[in-house]
Amino acid sequence: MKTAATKARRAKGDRSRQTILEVAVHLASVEGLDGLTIGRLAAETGMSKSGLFAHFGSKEDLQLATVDAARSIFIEQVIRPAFEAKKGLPRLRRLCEIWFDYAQNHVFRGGCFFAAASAEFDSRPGRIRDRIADIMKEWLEVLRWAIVDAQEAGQINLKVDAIQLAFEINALEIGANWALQLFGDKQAFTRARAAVLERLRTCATGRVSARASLKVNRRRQTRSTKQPRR
Amino acid sequence: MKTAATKARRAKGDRSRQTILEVAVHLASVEGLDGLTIGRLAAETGMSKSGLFAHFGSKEDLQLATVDAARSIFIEQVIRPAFEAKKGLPRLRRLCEIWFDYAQNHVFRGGCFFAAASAEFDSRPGRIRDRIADIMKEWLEVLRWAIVDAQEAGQINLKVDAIQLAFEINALEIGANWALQLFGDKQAFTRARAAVLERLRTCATGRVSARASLKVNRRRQTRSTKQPRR
DNA sequence: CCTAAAAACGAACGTTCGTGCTATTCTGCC
DNA sequence: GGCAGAATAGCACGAACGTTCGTTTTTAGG
Repeated sequence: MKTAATKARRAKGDRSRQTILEVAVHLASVEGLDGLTIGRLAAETGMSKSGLFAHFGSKEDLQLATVDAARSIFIEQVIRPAFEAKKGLPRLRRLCEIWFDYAQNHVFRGGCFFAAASAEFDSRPGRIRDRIADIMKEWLEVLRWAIVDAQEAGQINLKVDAIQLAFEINALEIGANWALQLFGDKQAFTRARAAVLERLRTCATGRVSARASLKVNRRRQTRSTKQPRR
Repeated sequence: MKTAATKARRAKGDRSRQTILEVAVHLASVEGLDGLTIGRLAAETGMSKSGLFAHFGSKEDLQLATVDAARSIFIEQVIRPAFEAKKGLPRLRRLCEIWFDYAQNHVFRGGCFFAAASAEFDSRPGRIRDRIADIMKEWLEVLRWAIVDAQEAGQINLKVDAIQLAFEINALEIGANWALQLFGDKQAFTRARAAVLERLRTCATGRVSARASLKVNRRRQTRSTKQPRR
């Protein structure tokens, strides 16, 4: 009946919800998913607490929706552009490059959303923690598949343990994000990029040139709001 | 006058303070430094809120004291035993080994205290964040000096950038802690240990045997309270 | 043993949090 | 253009937070 119409003309509520979540995601990346307070979020969006609250029904559901919204942004900003590259080593390299761009250019104001969220919830069992863990597993799987593809294409040595390599790449990424957030150390990204490149060299079958995919992500900055550098 | 006496016979207040901080450190490693609530801490120690509060004067001071207490434990459990090893490569290796033991055996209930704390406060300027950042810099410096010593002893190639290597080691450690806390993935530690070992092999001048310092830290478990495995 | 100081307590304050109601305003379809 | 239903606002609640204050208990030196 009205399902088609409802889907076509997006109700106002859906638009509000989306607006709220956009703000929520950035707020949460700075203050944490718990520091993300309904009152604060209402003030930031110009809504009333109760009006905003009605969209979600509970704080936990708001947090869950925020995590999912962050996931969508991550997919849009990192996964999708990286998947434009050819399967195998090129895609793996671009996944890394774009991830570093993503973390360094503050796609989320407080650095990598999921690095922050997983640290916050890693000792608190529940739906939120599970969702975050699932998303991180997705990411590790994306890395792993890129590696396996590269192996099948003969670009990476078959002896390499894909899970091991994915773990190491992810650790360097998280380490870089950690150093940037805690110290404001931008060099950490240079170091992490170099470490990943070097690591790929040790297990690649052919040459791995240094600057192969750097020019790629020169589309617009992802956020319009200029960040005045902390 | 009474200074000597006061110093010798430790007043009861100091003992209480220490007891409180011991509990606080473990609570904070699980719930976060903000989740560390005065009421909860009072309940856990069997004190009254106000009685406990008087020891610190403000929540921020309690948090700072907790961070310092965690630092002392870290020094006692990681730095000091590692410094029993010979300067240079042996000490560097033992620093890594013992760190992995420290994180894996839950010296703090919620995994590495400082990994959790730095993620929590990295976007919140203030005294606490500064203190945590200083402590992490201390740790990176300890690693760096161990590397430099190893270079001066001719055990590590002089071309190696000590800061870079320290960064990579730290990233792998944090990555392992992250995977253990979020997924309960114990294998992550095997992977991180292997990665560190392999990384050391690439820059060492001589052989780097696999099991050199594993038998070392077979002193008692550091916490008496058995952790039922999450 | 006595006593001054130190330590711990109990109750309360002012805020802020998440959440539940009820009323009001707005939207989009006939 | 009116009307059902969705969206939002207003208000109040109970709980938990950090903090204060006056009182009571405990401690340790003379």
